[in-house]
Amino acid sequence: MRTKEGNKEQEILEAALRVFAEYGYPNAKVGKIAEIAGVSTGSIYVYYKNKEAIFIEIIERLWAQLVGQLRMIEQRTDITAIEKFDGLIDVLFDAFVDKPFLARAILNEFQEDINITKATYLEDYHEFLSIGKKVFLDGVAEGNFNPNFNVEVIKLFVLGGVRMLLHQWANDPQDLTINLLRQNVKYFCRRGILAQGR
Amino acid sequence: MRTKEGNKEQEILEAALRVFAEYGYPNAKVGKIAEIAGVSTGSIYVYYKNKEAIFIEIIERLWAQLVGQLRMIEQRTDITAIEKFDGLIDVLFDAFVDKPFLARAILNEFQEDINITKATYLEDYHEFLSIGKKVFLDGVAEGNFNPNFNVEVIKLFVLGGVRMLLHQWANDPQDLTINLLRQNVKYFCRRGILAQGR
Amino acid sequence: MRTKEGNKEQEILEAALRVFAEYGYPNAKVGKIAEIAGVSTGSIYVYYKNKEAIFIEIIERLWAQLVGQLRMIEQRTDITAIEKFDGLIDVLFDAFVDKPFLARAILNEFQEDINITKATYLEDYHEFLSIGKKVFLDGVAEGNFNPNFNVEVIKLFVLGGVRMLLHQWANDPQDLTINLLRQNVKYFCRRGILAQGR
Amino acid sequence: MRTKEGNKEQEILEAALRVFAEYGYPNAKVGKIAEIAGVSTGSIYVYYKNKEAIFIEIIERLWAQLVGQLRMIEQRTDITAIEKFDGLIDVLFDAFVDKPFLARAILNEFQEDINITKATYLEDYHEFLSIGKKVFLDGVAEGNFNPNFNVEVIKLFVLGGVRMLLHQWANDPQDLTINLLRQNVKYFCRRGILAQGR
DNA sequence: TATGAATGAGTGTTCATTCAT
DNA sequence: CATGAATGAACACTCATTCAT
Repeated sequence: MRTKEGNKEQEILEAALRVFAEYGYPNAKVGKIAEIAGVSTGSIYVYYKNKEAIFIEIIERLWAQLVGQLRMIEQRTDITAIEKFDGLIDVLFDAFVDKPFLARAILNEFQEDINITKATYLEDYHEFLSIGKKVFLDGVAEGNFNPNFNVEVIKLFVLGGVRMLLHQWANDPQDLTINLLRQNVKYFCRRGILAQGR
Repeated sequence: MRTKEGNKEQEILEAALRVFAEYGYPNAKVGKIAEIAGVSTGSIYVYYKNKEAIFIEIIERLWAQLVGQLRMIEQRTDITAIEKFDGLIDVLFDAFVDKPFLARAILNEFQEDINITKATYLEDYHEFLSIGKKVFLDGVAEGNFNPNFNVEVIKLFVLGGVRMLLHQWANDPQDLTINLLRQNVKYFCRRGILAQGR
Repeated sequence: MRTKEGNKEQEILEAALRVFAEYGYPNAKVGKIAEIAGVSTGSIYVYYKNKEAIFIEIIERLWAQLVGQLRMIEQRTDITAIEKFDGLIDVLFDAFVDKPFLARAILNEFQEDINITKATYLEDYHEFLSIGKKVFLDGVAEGNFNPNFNVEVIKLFVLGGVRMLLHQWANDPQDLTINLLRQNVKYFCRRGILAQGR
Repeated sequence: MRTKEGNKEQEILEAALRVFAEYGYPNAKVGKIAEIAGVSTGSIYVYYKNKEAIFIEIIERLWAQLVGQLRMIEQRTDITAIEKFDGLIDVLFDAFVDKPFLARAILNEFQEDINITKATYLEDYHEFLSIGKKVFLDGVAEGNFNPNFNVEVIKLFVLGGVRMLLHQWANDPQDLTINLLRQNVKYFCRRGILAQGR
């Protein structure tokens, strides 16, 4: 038989990522994904139920990876919550440094085209947010973080801010380096906008 | 401002807003917009070149309105940059308080379906950002804002954070009140995440 | 506006009948129906929900017509059940005399492709059978028909026989004239296969 | 008879029969047949040229069997044509008594999906009809059958009637027993619908 | 202006068949 | 012989847009 070469599934995924990123989910043609993956149209459906399943797989893998990384940071005992928070920011940025395609795809995650009810991919997303929340609360317990914030609000705000920056950067990476973004975000989150002493 | 402000044109716009918000741009049917506007399908094309033009018109009007409001705040001489910054946050939130539809539509603004090259709607969007930047720089000049930030980064970060919160709130407004969001954002931007005195 | 010319619906139906008859339901291409109807593919869907709906419409109309004709015959008081039975046979044959296409289409009525649960078209079909049954029972009451038959069996047998003949004739009408078929069927049903006196 | 009567070939045939019967020819998936036969998809094509060939093989075998049975009856010299005719009816019914699947498959024999020009399976079918015709003509010669019929018509009529009954019974075998059908058909064919003495 | 019937290009998905192993 | 992964042609249906009235 023609043996499953074992990397077609992965190649389809990578091709899909590029196509989703370039055209957006609704305009991403399955045939285009197949072409880029170097595979026939029909083969796509050997590995994935349908277009949506590919998209969901991509998102799931991303969040699973991010959750894994963040969890390692959160469990360390040798650093403060402040440093863990920095780590969280780094995890987000690192995920996209050399994958602007992924950044663009993920930014459209909530597109209405995906039947969100089917998506289990939110699990890891929520887990990520949950760990982030824990880091913050630890910081409050340590006395390092301001206890007056609503954690839900802050975590969404920070996530949204990072997303926006990555989006912009993915579209036009020229003048803003990832590290500049990263540093500014970390510092802003720590000290706010005010001048020291104010 | 458009030359003709007839009833139908406005009703089409409002209907479109609802349909875009409910189904997302790609799944919004022109026929559905016509139905809700109480107009025939063909009439849509009397007033707008195509579906995309309607979308762009909506976005343009939104940003035009926001720019107008922000400009008024920025030109005041009786308040500090800190207060102007708070005003900027308020402008963003106020625009969506009773229009979650609009929030959802605008949040998908960057969907790939829109041929961004055609879109002139970015003008007011960039103008908005530009004024925001000016507020920040004034704050720096006043000595109130930390001069070490890259303004481009901060403005995108804040805008992205606000968007994310509004998105979440639009989808599920139950437990997070707009004012809670607003207060947390303002305070976070001012003081950062750290406890006072740290 | 481009006015609905009022006969497109009918033309689609007639085209569909020909295409169904020629290729069978599963191989009947919607595009082909449109082509023959002198209409665009999309127009098909202006008038009918989908391919199946067209098929069902055809069947429904046929049986509705047959039921109407049979009902008139059945209600007459000036003829015996024997003559009514002859009329039933005639109704069946007449329906197809100049429409061999229809005969072929109807003969595939029970194809598995049609979701029979959705089909209300069976109503008139069953009504037809029901009236046929009544004619038979009247004949029994009159003393003209043999009371020992199971009516259900006979009605299906006769219908199936007529179908088969029409099918054959539709495929190859050359040597068997409709009237020959008709006479033989009537006579066979009346007297059976046996020689008189046996 | 085929040269190779291996296990797999037979199992494929039986599986195909079930799948054709359950889903109808067009919706019968080759993969499903393979699955039920306990064979790989590819193996199907080792034994049969394609899907159609399997179908044709099934039909051919059926008619071959029926012809064999009918021929034996026809050649007997100890019974009259009337009894041979009864035997013909029995042969048809017996073929399906415990194989409603086969009944349903055969009933769709004429589906347009099968390229009839290719089908040699009509040979035995026509042979069957031919023998039936001979039985009838013998009956006429004996003086037992009514000579005024067109044999072609009668044979098709009877065959069609039996088919219809079997079809109905295959779909819903509950209330009509095979033997009831059989008796009614035989009696109807002999005596017709009229009361005795009329 | 206003209409809405008509259009037809465009695409996700299926599945019979092939063929490298 | 047997496999089953790979193929790609085929098709129903959608819907933004047009245009005759």
